[in-house]
Amino acid sequence: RTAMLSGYCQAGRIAEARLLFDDMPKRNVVSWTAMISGYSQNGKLNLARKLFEVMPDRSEVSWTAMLVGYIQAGHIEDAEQLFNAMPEHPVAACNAMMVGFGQRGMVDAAKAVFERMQEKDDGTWSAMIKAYEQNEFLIEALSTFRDMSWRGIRPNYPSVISILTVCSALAILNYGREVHAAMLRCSFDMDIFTVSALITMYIKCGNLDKANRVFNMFEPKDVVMWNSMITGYAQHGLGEEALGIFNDMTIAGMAPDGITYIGVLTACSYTGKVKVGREIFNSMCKNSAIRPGAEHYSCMVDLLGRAGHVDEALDLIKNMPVEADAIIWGALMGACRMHKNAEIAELAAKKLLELEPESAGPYVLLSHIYTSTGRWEDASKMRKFISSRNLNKSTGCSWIEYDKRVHLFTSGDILAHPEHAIILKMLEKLDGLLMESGYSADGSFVLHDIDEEQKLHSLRYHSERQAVAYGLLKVPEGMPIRVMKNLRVCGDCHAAMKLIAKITSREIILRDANRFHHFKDGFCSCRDYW
DNA sequence: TTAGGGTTAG
Repeated sequence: RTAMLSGYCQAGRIAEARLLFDDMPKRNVVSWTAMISGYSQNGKLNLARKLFEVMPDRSEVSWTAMLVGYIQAGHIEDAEQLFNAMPEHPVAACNAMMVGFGQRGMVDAAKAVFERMQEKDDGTWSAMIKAYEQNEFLIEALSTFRDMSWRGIRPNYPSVISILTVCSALAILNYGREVHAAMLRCSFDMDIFTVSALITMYIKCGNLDKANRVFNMFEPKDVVMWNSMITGYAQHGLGEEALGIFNDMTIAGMAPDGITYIGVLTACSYTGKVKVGREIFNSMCKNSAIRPGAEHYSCMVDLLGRAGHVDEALDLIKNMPVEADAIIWGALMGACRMHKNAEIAELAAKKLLELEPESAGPYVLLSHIYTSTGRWEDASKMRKFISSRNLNKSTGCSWIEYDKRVHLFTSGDILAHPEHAIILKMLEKLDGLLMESGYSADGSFVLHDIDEEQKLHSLRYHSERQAVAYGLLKVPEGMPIRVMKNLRVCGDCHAAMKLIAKITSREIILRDANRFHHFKDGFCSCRDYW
């Protein structure tokens, strides 16, 4: 009888479950708990709570079922209260509480529960790792994963996925490879969820070949896996390849979803395929089950604007059936920056200010626009405003993985690295070589560079250049130098990278905030279109 | 009868 009751609950047939419950001649803790769990899993928290209050005895499981209901509904305060009132704290309840704290960004609270637990299971560890990962405590996530392995606890699915996500974010390819090896040992390479995370890890670490190999080997693929590969090629600026996968996907009979279209349109945008992009967008509007949303319009604004059709992009915004959000205005602003369209840039920046008053980008752009159009007073007002308010202006940093360690560089502070002496020497040597080949740093990127990494020293100390210099010193000949940057690469550094790759005959793979640049032989895979 | 999973545009 209780089994049937929970069967109804799991199928969401709560009313029938309740009838059965009321009809039961004998009810025990288990059946009461099943009913509570049914209500709380289906969002009927008040009913669950009523039963919980009147039930004759409560087991640990009843408490936990009630707790999980609150957490899943996002009522973290109620959950916390209940948790504190519990006579005992079973592992399942602690784990659930940690997940709840993690989802609400309360990492310290999750950690406090974690540390107080006498008994931990694999779920405890993965809940802690996930809380760190989702709140961008990436180093803590890694060390917790290490700690877990040292204690001989085998990784489980959620922890493997979390840790792959961390590897993707930090672009630590070698660590990611080790996780891949561990996956093979645990047969997690058969699981579609972890394999998708694995593909994304290889893509975000800049190793497309490996991503492609894993992708090709896995059958049957689901839509997410196809999407991972399409967006991966898009990020690397490989438009043809992305469209090829999209085509294969259609042949395989897999229906695209909204994210597929984001990936394909981005691929077109990054590679200047305006015609194909338009066709795909039109066919999506006409005969697809997926209606284009704000995210697709933003891809189109980006596609048109990037290609120089800034007016058309603005028209599209004016005529589209959805409300323009910050992302759309941001895409338009980016296009104006690229094509130096001060007039529309001002409009876009002002719209953006209304929607996101806390971000520094639009203010910085506006000040550049005012400067370049001779509106000195407006420009200085804007600059004062930027410095007077504590706006979200992240400092630029770049990093490189070497010898199982992440080496971090920031623009102003090269002395922070223990090996700064040889790095500085290398930077100076590069300067000499760049000069010889006719390179000169110019200031024509003012309108171009919105992220404005603080230029405390001269341009050559930008963080990405420090990281590349370090890579040149350490990464063995013949291996590509993989550098990551948290912001968009600056135009000046982009030009320098092309030359550095040529002069030193090295391949440099740079991941910036948006996409990848593969520098080789004096050229970049983005063909300066980024 | 209790928790825990992947992809996304600027």
